[in-house]
Amino acid sequence: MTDADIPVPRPVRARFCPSPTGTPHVGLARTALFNWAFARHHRGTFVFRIEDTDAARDSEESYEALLDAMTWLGLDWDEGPGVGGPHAPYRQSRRADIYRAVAAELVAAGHLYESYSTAADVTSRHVASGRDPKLGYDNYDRTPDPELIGAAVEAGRAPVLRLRMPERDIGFTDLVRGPITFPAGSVPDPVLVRGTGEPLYTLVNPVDDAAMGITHVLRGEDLLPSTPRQIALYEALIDIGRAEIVPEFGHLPFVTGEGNRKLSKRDPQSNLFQYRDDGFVTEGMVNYLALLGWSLGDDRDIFSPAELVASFDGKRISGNPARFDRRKAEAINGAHLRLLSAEDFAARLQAYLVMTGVLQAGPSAEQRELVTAAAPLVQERSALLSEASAMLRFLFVGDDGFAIEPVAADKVLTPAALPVLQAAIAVLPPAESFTAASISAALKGALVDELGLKPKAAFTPVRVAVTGRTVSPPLYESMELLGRESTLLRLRAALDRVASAV
RNA sequence: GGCCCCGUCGUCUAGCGGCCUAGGACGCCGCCCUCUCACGGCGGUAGCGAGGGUUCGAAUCCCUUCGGGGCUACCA
Repeated sequence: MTDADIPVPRPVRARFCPSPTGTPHVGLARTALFNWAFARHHRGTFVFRIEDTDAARDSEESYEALLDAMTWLGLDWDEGPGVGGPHAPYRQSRRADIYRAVAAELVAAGHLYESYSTAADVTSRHVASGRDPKLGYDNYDRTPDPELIGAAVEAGRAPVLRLRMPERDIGFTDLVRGPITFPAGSVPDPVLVRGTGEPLYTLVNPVDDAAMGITHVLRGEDLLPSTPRQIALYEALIDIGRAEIVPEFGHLPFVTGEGNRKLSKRDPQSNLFQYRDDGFVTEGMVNYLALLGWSLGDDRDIFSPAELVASFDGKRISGNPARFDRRKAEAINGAHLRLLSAEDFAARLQAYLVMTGVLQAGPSAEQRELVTAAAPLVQERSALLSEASAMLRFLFVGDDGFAIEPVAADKVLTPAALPVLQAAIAVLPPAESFTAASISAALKGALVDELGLKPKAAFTPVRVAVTGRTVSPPLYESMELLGRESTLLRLRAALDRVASAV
């Protein structure tokens, strides 16, 4: 056995290469996450590349959004925008020279050829031969047709460059689906360079993956049919010394919405940032995203990003399309909220309150203390930070901004609430002993013992009067945090309201 | 039309020939806990698309069929 016989595993180099069009969606985030987790699991390199070769659709705004999304999800990259790397630049719009050079070499080596046929030419040839006009390109220009060329030149039309596909079956072993073979002749020669000389995705994606030494490509299932032409290109690149290997491919199942349709970018459910706005935390989002086509294996589906990395070897990726289930996503997020330490939860809640404008940016020390004191009251009862925020809002709005939710008022602040509120006001403990314990004792004594009310009938009007909602954090603690003055004010306001309605 | 992928509870999945009278999670339904809502606990509901094989034995292997989805651009 010689040295050459000993397989030397190549260090993993995985990448995520979105194009900056529109708002990042959950399917995109899932792809980024899988590649990141795969690279991290194998202690490899995670490359982040921006595929902005379509000037008409790309925007700087969505480029920024991409970085924002990656940062929020905690997906750090070793090479790419902001951090640079040995294969910089990592934005394709700045790599035009490379593509031009590679294309020229490919032409010189005979792998690319000039194609003058227009789409209309192709269709008419299919029709003339009695073939299905929906068939793709017919590889007609592999042998130059002087007549066609002459006509094109006369019209001032420049040829596109096409890749000559090999005349054989092209197969590969998909990381998630196993062996896949495409019959010879089923993939027409693809266009790699526009008539204008601009390179297309079909060229730049493999060229950059090769240049950057990418070893594993995890991408959406929609790209599965384009794999044979990419493999053919890789082989051509290897031939001219521009690539060393053909990477391994793994095609991730679609993320679907209602019905079985692939989640479209237009679907509001697909907007990644919507989840951040709705109060998902990174851990919850990452956990749920990971479940879209992957599982831990044992009967457990709550895990941390670190646990994901520890287990994500790529072998457990499912080939089935996964429907995005908002309810389950929320349940998982709730589990992560409860897993947070009290301090951590308070910090995230505070950030969320600021982000949504409940608290002003740079809250006062007093407000921060209030958040810290109130956070434990809602940590276990929220699936989303937005729920926690809604329950705690009454503490931060001030008495001026405070308002009882109309539905709650209509349902609870009825004439029956009159004696309840009166009694509550009458027995409210003095300021110096305004604690949850004393409030509890006082209210129970006055409402349950004296008035003989059931706890639910006794406390609901008080709850609505003080917090503005039928759903709130524990009542006595809520009142204590609110303080006697505000509590009294709100109880009286509710009482007036009920009295005037009678 | 051509090529390709997929098919286990409503949803996401475990399962890779006997451990399966199919396990977990979300949802849903009860009960308990309880000042609301939650959390937590206990119990329940519900599935191998169909038909043929192979085998002592199939959710697991093979074939067929049906169903769902994707690709088929000088977009990515």
